[in-house]
Amino acid sequence: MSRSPVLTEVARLAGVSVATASRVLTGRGPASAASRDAVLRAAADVGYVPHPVASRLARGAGTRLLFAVRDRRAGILSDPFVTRAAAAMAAAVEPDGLGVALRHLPLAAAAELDRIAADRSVAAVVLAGHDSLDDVPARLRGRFAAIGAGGIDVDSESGIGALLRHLHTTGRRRIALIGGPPWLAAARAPLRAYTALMRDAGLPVRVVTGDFTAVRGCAAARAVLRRWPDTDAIATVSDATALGALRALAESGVRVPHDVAVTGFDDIPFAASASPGLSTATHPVELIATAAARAALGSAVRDRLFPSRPVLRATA
Amino acid sequence: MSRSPVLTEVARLAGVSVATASRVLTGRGPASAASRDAVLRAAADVGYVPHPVASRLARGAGTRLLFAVRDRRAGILSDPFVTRAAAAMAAAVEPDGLGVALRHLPLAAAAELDRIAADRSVAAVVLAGHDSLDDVPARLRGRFAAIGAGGIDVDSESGIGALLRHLHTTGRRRIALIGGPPWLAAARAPLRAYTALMRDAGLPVRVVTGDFTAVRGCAAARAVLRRWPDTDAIATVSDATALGALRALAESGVRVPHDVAVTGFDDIPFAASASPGLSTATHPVELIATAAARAALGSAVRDRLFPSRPVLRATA
DNA sequence: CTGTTAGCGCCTTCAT
DNA sequence: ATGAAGGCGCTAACAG
Repeated sequence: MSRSPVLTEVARLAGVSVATASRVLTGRGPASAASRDAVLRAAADVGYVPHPVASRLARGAGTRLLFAVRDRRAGILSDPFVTRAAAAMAAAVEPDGLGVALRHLPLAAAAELDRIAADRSVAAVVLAGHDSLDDVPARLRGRFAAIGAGGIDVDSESGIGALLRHLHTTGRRRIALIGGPPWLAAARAPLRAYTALMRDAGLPVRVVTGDFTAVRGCAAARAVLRRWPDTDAIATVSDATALGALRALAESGVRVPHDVAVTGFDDIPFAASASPGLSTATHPVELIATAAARAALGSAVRDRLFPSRPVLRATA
Repeated sequence: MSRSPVLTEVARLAGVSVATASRVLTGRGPASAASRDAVLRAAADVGYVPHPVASRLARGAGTRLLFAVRDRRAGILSDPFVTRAAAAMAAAVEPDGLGVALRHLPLAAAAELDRIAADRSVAAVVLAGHDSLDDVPARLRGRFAAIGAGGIDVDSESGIGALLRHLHTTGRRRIALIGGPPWLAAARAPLRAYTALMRDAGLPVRVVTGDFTAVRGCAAARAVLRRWPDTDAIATVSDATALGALRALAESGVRVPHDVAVTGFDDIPFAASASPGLSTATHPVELIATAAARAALGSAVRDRLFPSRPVLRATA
């Protein structure tokens, strides 16, 4: 039960100085093939495991990745997307000896960001919900990444696009959309994609507005059936909406997907276990979070836009 | 843009030694009122912020809380409860300058735990999914906590109990239960609670088995209506099951909650936005995770069992 | 109660 | 390419 070995022991065993051992083990700095070999062997022999805390202290680097989520409500930290992202980052940084800290930032809190930047224990910061990156302190330069508009983001248009095309290729020709509240920026992209696609395909545009809840989805679907009884597909911009629509269709005796196909958006956990299984689009939140974590920590990240993929189950 | 002040500066400004300054600022060790005062003032003046990394290195303590989840599948790290817990811990340790790392542990991986215990960057460990704590290394003594059976856990019986009592006090007398697979340990507690309560109240016991999915819930609800047409309430052990049951009831023209009340279990996000809103029981995952984090990090934790609370929406 | 003195384990100039 | 030496910022004996 002896103390785990430290660099000094490895160096002594390898017959080199700690400096050389450090250079070899960290990879930064020159080293002859001979000493590299000796050090590596010695390290393996004694089962050397570097001490990230000491290393980072010496380098003046922090030991945690701060995930700062800007939102009106502090409850945002329980949001499924936030928790998924936070967990993914916590798993991603684990091998590096780092950890993730989660924090809520009120809408107007530029000062908070300053204080965060001054916290020497913070290795890097991942920002979410910051639609403007103007107030990011200069001290954070090179050690932060943003998730969302302007940063690493999900290409949601690819998701609804694929879903819509799927409906079209499976023969649907009268496709209605239950959109989001028109004043919401996030709701406009899907709407744009829908109208563009319908126009290109020479199909009628049938839009009613929803609000991301099942209750509204239910009412909206009823409205669709009333105004356009020949509708053969209903696309939505949220799984809850779609699930609500399914309920309305069931109540009206409309068979899904036989008479009307339905698609959701987001792939919430319940979408898979729902009955019938909801066809929807899934967002690679884990990939995005991991990419953001890596980017913030300084790795070069090639993809900044991650496609949302359709996942076809029973309703379309 | 000068470097943030360090302890030495505070000490010099306060006219004391760094040791005294340290003692005052950390609270451990004696200090005269005079020097305490001087140090505090100096610290405030220069805007001193302690450097957790240096502090922990000097103390030989790690800088991250490791959340190790034992399960057959690595995908468990995306499980909603795991992500919620991880995020809650990440928020809980944030003020202490720590971070959370997340890691999956295969079923038989005692060696992994050993390696974790040897990782000097790990301040403490929170274990989940470990039904036996026998193979927890001695080196982890005093710096780990377990979530789940035997550790900090949710008192789920209180949740179904409260739900069942609610059904009873609102006049339901023929209450059926859609349970879980009988061979699952987790499914037995709710079943026990149900049968005990029914017996005590002199009500009939009506149990069919489900499997936590909506599809099964749907079929099970149909079975209930067939076998016991006068049933006036259906309790379940998962929201998905309840949601499936709702669908079956809707298809059969049964009004909810007028004719039959329905309760779920878990309070998944969709339960709130479902239509009608699902009455269910919510588990204080965030509280549990926070308590586990604190316990692992050495704080005395008074509660080890957290009650699951009923949340009444439209279906009961 | 307080200051002095060693570290914690590693990295990084600076000479050589 | 390599070694010696001096930190990184703080804590913990140990004397006083």
